[in-house]
Amino acid sequence: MDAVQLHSITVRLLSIGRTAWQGFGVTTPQPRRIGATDSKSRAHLLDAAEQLMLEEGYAAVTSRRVAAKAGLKPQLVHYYFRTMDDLYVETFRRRADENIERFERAVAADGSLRRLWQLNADPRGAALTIEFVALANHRKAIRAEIARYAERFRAAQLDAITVALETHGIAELMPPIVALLLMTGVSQVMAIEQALGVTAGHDTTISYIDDAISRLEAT
Amino acid sequence: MDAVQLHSITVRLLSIGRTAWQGFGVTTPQPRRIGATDSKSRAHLLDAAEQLMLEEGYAAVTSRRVAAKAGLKPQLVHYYFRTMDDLYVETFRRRADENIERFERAVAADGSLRRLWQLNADPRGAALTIEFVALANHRKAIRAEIARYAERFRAAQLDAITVALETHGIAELMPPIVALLLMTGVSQVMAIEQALGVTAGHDTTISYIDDAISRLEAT
DNA sequence: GTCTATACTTCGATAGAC
DNA sequence: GTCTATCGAAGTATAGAC
Repeated sequence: MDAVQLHSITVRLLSIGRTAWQGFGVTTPQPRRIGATDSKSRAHLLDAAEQLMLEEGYAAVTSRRVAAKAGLKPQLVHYYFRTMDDLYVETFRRRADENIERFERAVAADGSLRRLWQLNADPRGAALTIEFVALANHRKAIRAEIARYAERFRAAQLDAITVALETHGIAELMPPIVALLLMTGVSQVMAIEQALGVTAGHDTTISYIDDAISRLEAT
Repeated sequence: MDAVQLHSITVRLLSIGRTAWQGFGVTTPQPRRIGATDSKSRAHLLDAAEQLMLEEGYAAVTSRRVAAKAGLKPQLVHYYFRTMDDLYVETFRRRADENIERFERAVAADGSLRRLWQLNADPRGAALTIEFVALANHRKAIRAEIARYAERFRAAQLDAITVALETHGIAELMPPIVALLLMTGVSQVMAIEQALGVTAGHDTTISYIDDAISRLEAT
């Protein structure tokens, strides 16, 4: 049994019907008209969705609330996005693309190990990540999108850390992928705990890693 | 502005009213009767809630769906749990208590570093954790409960890893809390990625950590 | 102590007016 | 190309019958 959010059951049934119908060779491709991608209202809806997701979690990202935050009518959400899943995916994709570009620009300017750690340790966006991962747990359209992004980002990070470790001649002491997973993991766990208000040991850990990087960079 | 899920607004307003009313010295404590804690139906509802949370995420844990899964009427959810938040908290607490007990039993039987890593690396329950953390992002009753649990569990883990590291005389090489956060982090990140279907580098990382533990234990 | 009848709110989505 | 009127289903929660 597929994991399906209640609200979407109707939609999915209708989608199945539509697919079958299209299968009969009818040319009309769109069962419903969708607004232009460069519309200003559309952009406002995406902004509102992201803000709402961040402030109140994915369950608060409903057509009505998104529209209210954007100062628009609820029906407009369905004009610009066929389903709520489409809205979620677009919201994620926009931010994801920007993240990867920012990361690559930052690394191009300074690819040091310390800089990579700083970029990784930034807890901004951790809440957003959690919401999307939770959403991905039961919406396969989101999961596919996040997986694609995770792989792209991971590849970019791996390239950067490989160069950084080879610079200090320690790439064979610890494989770059291991260093990356350790770094990512510890950042993530601290970000989550910080959101919960549990921060015991965080300072000690950050100091330890800073010192370790200093020693490596002195090599 | 507090982060409040839409569905709860009515409840919260009513709660405020009730508090004020009780403030006038009326003795009747319960505004509504609540079912017995040892009821069989109540246990079934908790089971259904946990299963639903795991399979389809917290947004699927609604009174109607929980009841349907338990083979009961939706109104019974509100008979045994005053609000949905109460149901979430109880669902979490039951599992959390069990987790801590299991951890302490396991460590009592074998407190080796390898065993601690194994216990930590177990990805079972990672999905459940993510859902609850996401839920905690915007429901303060849940956040408080999870934070309390996180601190308890962290303390138990810290005790165990401190003993393990001191056994090998390496507690001053790397502070136990640092080792713990690194271990927890890398496990968590791999669990999340596994759920997404992104597993590049996981085997390498696991081998690396296994080898490192072997070297330490040979000391 | 256990459960049902019912109220009221919000949901996603479509059809069709401008 | 843009937006509104409206539908049917699902959401939380209470009051009161057994």
